[in-house]
Amino acid sequence: MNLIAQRKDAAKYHAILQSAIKVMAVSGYHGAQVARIAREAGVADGTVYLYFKNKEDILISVLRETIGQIVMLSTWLEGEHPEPLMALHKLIEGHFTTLGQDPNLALVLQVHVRQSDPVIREQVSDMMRPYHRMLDRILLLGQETGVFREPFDVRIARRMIFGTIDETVNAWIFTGAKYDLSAQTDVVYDMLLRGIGGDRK
Amino acid sequence: MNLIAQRKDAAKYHAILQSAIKVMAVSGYHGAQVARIAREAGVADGTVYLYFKNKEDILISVLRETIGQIVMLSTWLEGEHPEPLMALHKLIEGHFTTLGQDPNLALVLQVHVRQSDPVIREQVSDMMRPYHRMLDRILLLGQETGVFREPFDVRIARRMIFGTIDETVNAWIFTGAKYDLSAQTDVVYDMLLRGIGGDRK
Amino acid sequence: MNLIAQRKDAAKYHAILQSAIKVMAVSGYHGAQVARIAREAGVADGTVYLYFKNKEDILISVLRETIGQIVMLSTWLEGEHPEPLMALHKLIEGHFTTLGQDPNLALVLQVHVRQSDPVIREQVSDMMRPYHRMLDRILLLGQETGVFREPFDVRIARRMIFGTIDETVNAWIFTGAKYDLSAQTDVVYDMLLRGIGGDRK
Amino acid sequence: MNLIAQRKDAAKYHAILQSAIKVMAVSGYHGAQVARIAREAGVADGTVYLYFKNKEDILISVLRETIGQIVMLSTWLEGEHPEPLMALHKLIEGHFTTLGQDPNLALVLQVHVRQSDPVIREQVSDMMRPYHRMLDRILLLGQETGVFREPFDVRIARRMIFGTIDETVNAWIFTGAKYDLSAQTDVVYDMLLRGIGGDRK
DNA sequence: AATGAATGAGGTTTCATTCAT
DNA sequence: GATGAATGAAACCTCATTCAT
Repeated sequence: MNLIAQRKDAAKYHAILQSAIKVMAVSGYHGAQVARIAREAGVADGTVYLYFKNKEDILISVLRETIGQIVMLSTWLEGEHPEPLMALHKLIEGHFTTLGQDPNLALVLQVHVRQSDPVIREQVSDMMRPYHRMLDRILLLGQETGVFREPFDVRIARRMIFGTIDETVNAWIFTGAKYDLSAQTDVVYDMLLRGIGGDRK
Repeated sequence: MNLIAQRKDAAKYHAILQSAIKVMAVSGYHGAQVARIAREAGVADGTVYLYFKNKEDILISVLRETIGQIVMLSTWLEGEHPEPLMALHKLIEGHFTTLGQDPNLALVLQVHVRQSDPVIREQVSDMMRPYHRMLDRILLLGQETGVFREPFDVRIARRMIFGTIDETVNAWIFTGAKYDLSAQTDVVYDMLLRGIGGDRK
Repeated sequence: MNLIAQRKDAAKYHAILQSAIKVMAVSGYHGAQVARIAREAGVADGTVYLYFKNKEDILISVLRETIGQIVMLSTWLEGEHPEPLMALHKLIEGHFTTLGQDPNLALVLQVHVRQSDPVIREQVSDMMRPYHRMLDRILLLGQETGVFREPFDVRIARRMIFGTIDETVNAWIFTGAKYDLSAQTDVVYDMLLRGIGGDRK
Repeated sequence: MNLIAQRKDAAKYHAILQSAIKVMAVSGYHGAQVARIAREAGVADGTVYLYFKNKEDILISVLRETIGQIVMLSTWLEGEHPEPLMALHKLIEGHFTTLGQDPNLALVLQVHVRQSDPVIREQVSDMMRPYHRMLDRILLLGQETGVFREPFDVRIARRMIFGTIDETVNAWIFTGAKYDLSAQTDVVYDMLLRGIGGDRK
């Protein structure tokens, strides 16, 4: 296997992946026929199986690449801006930036990240772990350094942050992805920090 | 078809619905074979089709009944406690109480509410509308009466509230539904009101 | 079983039979659901099975009654007019008159008399036998008495007569049964007698 | 899909078609299971659907090919022998020759050409149109040139000819297809020309 | 490596028939 | 006798996957 062959492989691999994202976004995982993914990618049905073990492997790969990108970008941003408030801001921004680039990709992720299939769920869980750990790290550091308010349950906070980001992405997708998702970063960040309650004395 | 017949029907109707919830919770919508739903409900395969148009109709019915229950309970609680803070508290409580009763039901709702099948998505969207309208009503009233802080974007707040509730239910399900979900009401409510940020001067 | 009960039975029996003719005319034998026949007849599904052994028995009964009527009428007319030319004329007239009364009935007979199911085919064959024998009788007598031309193969002639009658009924049905079928008797009779060829020297 | 692929397809296409004719001849359209057609053709069930849209499409294709063959052969023979008497003779011969080659094929055609399913009926009607037009053409020309007798109703004549041919084929099939069908051409032709009536003065 | 024709297991749905009421 | 809810066998068709070329 030489460099040229490898480059060709990589191109085809990504072509199939992109095609899968497109088809799955329209039809969902179960509705996405391998034949259609292949056609869309411009390869033969059998070729798909040279790059992926089976259909599930395609979905896993899509999720892995997407989640990996979010995690990587957010991690890098956090590294660049270790201060908790800034880190949280960057985490949200990283999430929105990654998914905001491709509504189809976002749709596939949002829909299938909550797989009922235990096998996939386990894998998704593994992929998300660094993200959740990062969130916990930020929250704990923020509490220790006092930029966050008096002790709260980190798990509840984590769920609020993740749930809010998630729902924001959903709203963006299901209203047609017409605006710039990453532009939502500031208002979401602000809302998470301050909540909806009246000013405290 | 008279009332007695309908009441007799109702028993079997709910038996099939319950069975469907159980089977779908384990295997997902696509993995749930009608034959298994029928067997679990103690009826013949064909009987399912006396009560439901087709498999999709079973799912829609589950969602309709569940979402309907959440909406009804929350609406009733809001009516009993019109004051925005209390209403929000009750809305969360209603949501958690309904889904907290049956982890299987919650799983089906949480997983399949995101089904990308446009037909189902559209229907779910319609069912959720009263809920979202209620949330908006509460938020607007709270802003007007000053119990919520200076003007914020109601849509962002709504997404935060809905996303946080959603994610809290998810966490409950995916950690095995071992604790009382409705007991989370207070901490979630508190977190939504105050956010995670430090006290403002 | 008293007279009233018997009269009621007979009424229901014929109601079901009529309903079956209607439904089968529209949907064909296989497309005719027993439930629809029952509904159309104003009885419960199960009631059909009090009067008929099974679905096939309904079809057989329809065919038997119809063919029986044709055979009986034609036989009676032949008895009244034993002269071969007149007898043939009456046979055609009897056929057209019976089927001309009910296009649905005619449709069921024309379409299903050729059932590929060997069991039904056999039964229809038995029912038609008196008809074919009558035709042969008329043809032979006509040859003996010299009203028909010099000896021809009676089987060929029988097929021509029967095929022509059959096709005439078909044409009537499939063009919408808009005209009086029995009015075709004369032209068909004439055509069968004279053929299409030019006058012989 | 190139010519070679198409030619390769053609072999399997015809194998399935032949198998369908065989199975349908025995069991009728509704009784012919796709699985049995596939097994008889030596292919997998799914393969059938690579060549035909669905089961109905198989029947339509059988009818189309058969009727097409009759029409083509008869048309060609008519072209070779334009004189009306000869053309009629050739038309009958073409019909008998085509169906006389395969009793199963003949059975399927005779039984299913009368399908009550309006979709199929419509299609068959379309396929038969050239045949009926040819018959009309022959009859009109024969009347004009005086080889047929003084003006008669062409439609009645057409029905007699078609009905007689039809019934002759039926008789051949249902008596076991034991003799050479095309050998019937002369007697049928003669009977149609002369009718059964005694010599006219 | 790439192809795509072929496979065949498996699931939804229909509907003739039964039987407890 | 009449009902009609329930039954469950049976069949069409789909589509992920394979493998000879």
